[in-house]
Amino acid sequence: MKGPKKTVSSAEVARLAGVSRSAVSRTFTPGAYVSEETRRRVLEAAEMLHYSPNAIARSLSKKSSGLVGIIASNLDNPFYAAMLAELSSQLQRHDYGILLLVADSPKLDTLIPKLLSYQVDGVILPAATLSSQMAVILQRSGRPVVLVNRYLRDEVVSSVSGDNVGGGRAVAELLVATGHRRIAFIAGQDDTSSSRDRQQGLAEGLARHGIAICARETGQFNHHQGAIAARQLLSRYPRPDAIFCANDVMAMGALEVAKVEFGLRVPEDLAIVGYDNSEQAGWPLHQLTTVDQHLGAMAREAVELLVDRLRTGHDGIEHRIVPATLVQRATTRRRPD
Amino acid sequence: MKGPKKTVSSAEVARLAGVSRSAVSRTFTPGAYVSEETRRRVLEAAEMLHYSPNAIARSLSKKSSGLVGIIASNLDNPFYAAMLAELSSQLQRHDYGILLLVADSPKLDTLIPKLLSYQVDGVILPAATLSSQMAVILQRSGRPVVLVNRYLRDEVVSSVSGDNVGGGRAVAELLVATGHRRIAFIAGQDDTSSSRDRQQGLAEGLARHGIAICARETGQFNHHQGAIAARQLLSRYPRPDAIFCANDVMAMGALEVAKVEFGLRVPEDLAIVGYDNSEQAGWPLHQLTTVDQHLGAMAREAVELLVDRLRTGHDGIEHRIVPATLVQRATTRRRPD
DNA sequence: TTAGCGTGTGCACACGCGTGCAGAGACATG
DNA sequence: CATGTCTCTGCACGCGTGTGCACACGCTAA
Repeated sequence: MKGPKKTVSSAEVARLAGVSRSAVSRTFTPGAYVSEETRRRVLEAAEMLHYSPNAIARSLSKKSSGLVGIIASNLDNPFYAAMLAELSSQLQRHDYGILLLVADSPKLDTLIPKLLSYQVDGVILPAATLSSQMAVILQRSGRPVVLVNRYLRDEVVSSVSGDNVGGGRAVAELLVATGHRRIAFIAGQDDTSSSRDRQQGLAEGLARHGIAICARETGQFNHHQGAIAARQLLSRYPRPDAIFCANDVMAMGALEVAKVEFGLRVPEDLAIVGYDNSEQAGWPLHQLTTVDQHLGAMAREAVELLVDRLRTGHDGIEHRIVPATLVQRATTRRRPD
Repeated sequence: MKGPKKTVSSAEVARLAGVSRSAVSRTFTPGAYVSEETRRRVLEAAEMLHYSPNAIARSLSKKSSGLVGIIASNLDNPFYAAMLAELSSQLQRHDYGILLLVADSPKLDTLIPKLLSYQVDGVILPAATLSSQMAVILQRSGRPVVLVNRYLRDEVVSSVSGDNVGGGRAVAELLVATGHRRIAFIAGQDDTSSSRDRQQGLAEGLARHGIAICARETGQFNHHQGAIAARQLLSRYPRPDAIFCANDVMAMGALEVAKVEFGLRVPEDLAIVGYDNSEQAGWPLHQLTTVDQHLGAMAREAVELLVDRLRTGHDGIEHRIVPATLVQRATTRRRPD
């Protein structure tokens, strides 16, 4: 019970079982040539010694670690926390291990090489903003990379995203159909494709009815900045009669500001729409109308995309888009039939 | 640009630099004997070939992977999502890599051995409920383990937790001081030490004033079940005039039920207190009175505890307790002076 | 009997790296 | 010059595994 237990190797198992080390190795390698008798003796010896194969050594030998790197960020946003959980679960289902990097620190650029040094077989980046230098390094490593909920202008790396343009368009349709004309937008960060695309979708949808976005602020995808943006928007004259926020967290901030500070009735005086359909959005106190990105599907597609490339070894950039669904709740007026 | 780039090894760098492989190794090993001249040539050659040391091979050779396993769960709870982020950040600061396991799947028991097979140097478990069988396996592996926000009856593994008893007691004092007498409790899961201790603290604090907990329900630490529990409690007669919930998520569920379904004024008709001081608790719409566990401090202590054992190799069970702080907001009455 | 075949098995090398050890120089000291 | 010290370098082995290859063995067919 004291000291770091001496690690038991396949050699010792082999000795105890009276076979060669190869036999042990083959016993633990699915689909290898071992007689039933040998396998039995090996397993017995292994159990006795509490042997379990050393994945590090295996990785070295097979030149494949069975590890996938995930570069997570924005974990304070429930959407990305859930995304991480979902990605992990999917990867575990495919028997991959996960090397995690949390990228809120600005040291990201020194951390990615470290990730690669562990010979991860592939990398998934949900929502990370990737410096072009790191993109080059990842590219050069020759390992498949999948971006989730982001993409890069130069189509150099695969991605899975929600249909942000379509989602924005659906919001536009809903707002127009329920009688709104002065529609404002609260963006996330300007350099993210998701925020840009949602805005574009909104603009397109409105344009179809000859309407333009009446005002726009930036909320950095977080609650506090979202509230500030809403405060700005609601102080204008004429006041917007609807606000579309690039995510739920900001929408809840806007909702609070509208109710608490401006005493507005929602949706009578002001409609508010979010994006993500996070769990909180459905809570009775919010009842936020929002857009469901089908996070589970996105995670599944991302992992599938990656695993496919890992198994077949084929490389090829691919961009998948997961449809989005409008979820009507209590922060928008009822649609007339 | 095609195919998995051939991995470049230290031998090739050595050849290009005209030195031995040892020199290359030493150049990348802090505190090793290399002349300035050799180091320069090696670094130059390395840069030219885009060489970076293979951490897997290093791990095998050094018999230490530089990896720490984190077994996460309940990522849908903002508190644990933040905890994961904080733990990661702390570990990264200490230059450890993170092998992540998300344990919401019931397959946890098959996953832990896999984690160990990657030769993690240590393991951190926030909030995981550990089967006794896995506890044995972890124990046998001889690797340091730290439980966060949980502990085991048999003091066989180190832990860091918040002062749940103290927190519960503080809540009791507040509620009594603000005139409440019929105080109910919504528990998390019965088999978690954190929920039990918070309840115990509450009971102790109330007992000091000759009061007992008037009712109790279980909310599984999640929003939905929390709301159901609140519904039960508020349907009783006489109705409780205060509810203490074992975490914020359940408290928000209770808050909703109280306001929306029962039309109660908070805090006039009913006081509600949560636990965790999650970000959402502070949002204007909730303004939830709660207990701050000082998550950052907990993460720091946990990592420090682990890293200390990793560096010094000394083993020894230790239990640390991080003080909790009551955060008064709008869901409880103002304290009289 | 001999040749041929199919099934298991063990040998030996490879994977990429760290490091103890011995030894080569350079230099100072006696 | 002889000896010692100090700084660096390369050799060679070990870390624990996977696997190509040769080969042993038992059996069948000619």
